[in-house]
Amino acid sequence: MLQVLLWERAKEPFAGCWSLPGGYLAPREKLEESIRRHLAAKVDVRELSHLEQLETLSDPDRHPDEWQLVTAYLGLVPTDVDPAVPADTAWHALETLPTMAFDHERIALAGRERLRAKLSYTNLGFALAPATFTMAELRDLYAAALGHDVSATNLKRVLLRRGVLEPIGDHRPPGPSGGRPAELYRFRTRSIAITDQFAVLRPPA
Amino acid sequence: MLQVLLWERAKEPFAGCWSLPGGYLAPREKLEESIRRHLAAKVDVRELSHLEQLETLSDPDRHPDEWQLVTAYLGLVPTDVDPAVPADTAWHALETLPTMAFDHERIALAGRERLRAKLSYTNLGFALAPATFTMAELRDLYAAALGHDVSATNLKRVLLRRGVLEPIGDHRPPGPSGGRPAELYRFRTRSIAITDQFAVLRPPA
DNA sequence: TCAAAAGTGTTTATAATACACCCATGG
DNA sequence: CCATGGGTGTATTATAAACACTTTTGA
Repeated sequence: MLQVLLWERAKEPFAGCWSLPGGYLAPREKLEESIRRHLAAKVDVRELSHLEQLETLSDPDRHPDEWQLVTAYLGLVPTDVDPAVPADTAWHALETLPTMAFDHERIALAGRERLRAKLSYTNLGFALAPATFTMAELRDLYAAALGHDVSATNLKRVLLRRGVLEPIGDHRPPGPSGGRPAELYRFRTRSIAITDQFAVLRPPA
Repeated sequence: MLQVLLWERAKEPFAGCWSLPGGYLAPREKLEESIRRHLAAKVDVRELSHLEQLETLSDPDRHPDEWQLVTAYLGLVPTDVDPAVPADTAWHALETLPTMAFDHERIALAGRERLRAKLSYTNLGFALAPATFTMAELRDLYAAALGHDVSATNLKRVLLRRGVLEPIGDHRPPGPSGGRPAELYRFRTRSIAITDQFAVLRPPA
C-alpha cells in the first residue's frame, strides 16, 4: 500500500486539513536542499532513497491569502524504514486521502502517477525496496505501487533480463507453513537509470 | 533539423551570448501566461502548438548578480509556420548552438530530450507537423527531431495502428521527376495524448 | 506424502523492424 | 518504358504475459 506522509495543519488557512510536508525557500537556497531541510526539521525524515522534481504550480488562487508559487517534489523512502514522525504527522494511504489543504491532493496524485510511470521503464523500484528481498516481496511492492496484480514470475524475468536485479546467492528460510526457500535479490544499482529507453521508434540497427 | 529561437543579449551579464526567450513573472501571473506574454511581446510568437513545463532551476549561482529562479518550458511550433522575428532574434540549429547565456544550453538540450522521449509514446508529432502532410514529410520531421533515420513505412504503420494519424483521402501530385502521388495524412487530434501507455508491466487482462 | 511457496520451461500474443515487391506518375 | 517516389505484404525479431510443471521445504 502506497503511503504519503502528511501533517495536520493547526492554523488557517485550511486548519484541520492535511498537507504535504514542505516550507518556504530560504534566500539563495536550492530547491532540493530546501526540501531536505524541511523534511528533516518538520517530520524528521533524513534519508530519501530518491528525490525528483514534479512541477511548479503558479495559479494565483492556489493560496487564499497570498500569492505563492510552489515547486512539488516526489521523495521516496524504502518500505523497511519507518521514520519516527511527530505527533501532528501521519502516513496516509494514497487511496484514501483525507481532506487536503491547497492543491496538495493533486500534487500527491501526480507523484503517484510519476512513480507508476517510472516503475515500468526505469529501475526506480530500488527506491521503495529494502536492500535485499525475495521476488514475492518485490511483487507485492510493485503491485501496491501500480495498483494492480503483478506476477512474480514475469516481474523477475523482466527485471533480470534488463540487468536491474541480481541474486545475492543467499536464501530466506520458509515460514511456518513450509514452502521452498526464496532466493534473495538486490537492485544492481540504487540510483535511477532508464532501463527501457527506446520502447518504440528506436534507431535502426 | 530542430531549431530553437534565441535572442542575442545586448547587455551584461552574458552580453553577446544567446539566450532563450523569456522574462520575469508579473505579480499574480501564471507561469504559462507569462511565457506566452513574453513570447508574444519579445519575439512575436503568438501561436504555440504545444507548451509544457520542463523544470524549475534554483542554483543560486546560475545568475552572476542576483538570486534568480527560472521555470523552463518547452514550446513548439509547426514546421510550416515561420514567425517573423525581430532583428536580435534568430533560429539556431540545436546541433550547433552558439555560446549561450546562463544555463540556457542545458535547458535547450533538456527540451530536446523531452521532445524525443514524448515522440515515441505520445502523439506529440502533431505539434511539429503542418495540418496535412505526406508520410515522407512526416518521416523527415521525425528523423530531424529524433536525430536518426526513420522508416516512412514503419512510422506509418505504427502511427496508424495507434490511431494517431488518419488519411484525409487526398493526394499530393508528384514533383518534376515523377513518382507516385503521395497520400496526405493528418493527426487525428492536435492536443497531446499518451498513445502507448503501458509499454511494460501492464495490468493483467 | 501432502500442502505451500518458489522457481523454470514453454507457449502465445503483440508490436515493432527489415525488406522484398508492387503501384502510379513524368519524361 | 524506365527512373523515381510511394505503398503494401510478409518475414523476422523482440519482449512480455500466461500457464503448466518442477523443486524444496515444513508438518
